[in-house]
Amino acid sequence: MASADQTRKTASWDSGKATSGDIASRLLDWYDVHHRELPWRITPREHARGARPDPYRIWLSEVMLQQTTVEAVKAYFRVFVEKWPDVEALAAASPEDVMKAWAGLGYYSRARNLKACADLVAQRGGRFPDTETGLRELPGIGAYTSAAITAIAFDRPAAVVDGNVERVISRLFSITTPLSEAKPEIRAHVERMVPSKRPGDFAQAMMDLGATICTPRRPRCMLCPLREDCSAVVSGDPEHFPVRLPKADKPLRRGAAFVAVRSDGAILLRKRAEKGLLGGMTEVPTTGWTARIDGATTEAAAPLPADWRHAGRIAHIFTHFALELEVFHAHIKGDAPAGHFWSLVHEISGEALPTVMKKAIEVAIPGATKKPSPHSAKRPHD
DNA sequence: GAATCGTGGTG
DNA sequence: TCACCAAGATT
Repeated sequence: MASADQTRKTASWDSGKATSGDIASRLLDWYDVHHRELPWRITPREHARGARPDPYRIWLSEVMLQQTTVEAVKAYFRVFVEKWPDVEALAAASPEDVMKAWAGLGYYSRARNLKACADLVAQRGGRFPDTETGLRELPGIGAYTSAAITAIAFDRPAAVVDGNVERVISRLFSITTPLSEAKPEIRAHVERMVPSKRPGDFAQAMMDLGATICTPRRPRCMLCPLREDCSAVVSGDPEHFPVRLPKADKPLRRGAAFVAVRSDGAILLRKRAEKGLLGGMTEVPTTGWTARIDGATTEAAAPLPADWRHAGRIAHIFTHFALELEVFHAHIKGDAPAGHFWSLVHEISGEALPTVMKKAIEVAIPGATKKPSPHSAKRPHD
């Protein structure tokens, strides 16, 4: 590699400013070797041989990946494509089954919008639009996702700007303007860099670089294909970018949750309102969650009379507040109250229970929300 | 434009 | 441990 030719290239970078095309070219060369292999992707080699990604899988993965880590998404993605291999299958599913499959992944409005989007696309013949403006009109698809699908699924030029790209660009140009305010400037840089050839691989390469090299903390600049172009590397402080405004601290809210158990082990559940926090998901009965410390955290606020016993306390962090729930436990006889239903022991793990609700149930009944393992009978300690 | 909306990984 | 924050969209 240390050839005379390589030396000349280096000299040309030093003698003049690298063009956007240089940067894109370097990034694509790096991507050909160092790209991540992900369940929804085809490799650059497959792409070069004429293979094309499935827009359904790209759309599904992009919605799941909104504000969510790749590692968290992988298992959910595999379950979804197994259950619903194409957009028609997802459109044919019930909203309840979709929410159950999404449970635990968070930001549940995404699942409701996912289902609404699948219904629309299926109605229109099962094909996703191949332009940003067309995609942008669909529920759950905003500026980022419409650009990502356009570039990745259809290999059409689009400025794909996510958190990774914001970080990479803000370091490349040492942008000191705080994020949010700097977004138009960042977008302008990306629009200039998008190549007419392989725009989809360019978008994925930017994100792979941000995820594996240009990481939020301790970036691996020594391995970066753009280190010669990077202003923050020169100044020695890449970790200081992007600049963010301080975020408001989270208030603490408190409340109580009630785990009512029938003689056969069934648990009393109810469905939350369609909109708002944990919208459309299933829960155990709870009090309101308030900032005050008052009677709402005691069994006096129980939804039905019973011999409630204090089982413990859980803490859970949401995006904009912290929650402490006192958990009460009782054995109940009779029918489910209006708006409630009993979930049988073998059904509980499959309910649309958010993580905070599983935590509450686990305090009262350890193991109740765990999926039965095929090995559990033989190896009870697993 | 600011608030709202989950969860798990990570350094 | 705990603060940070991730392939954002919606209202």
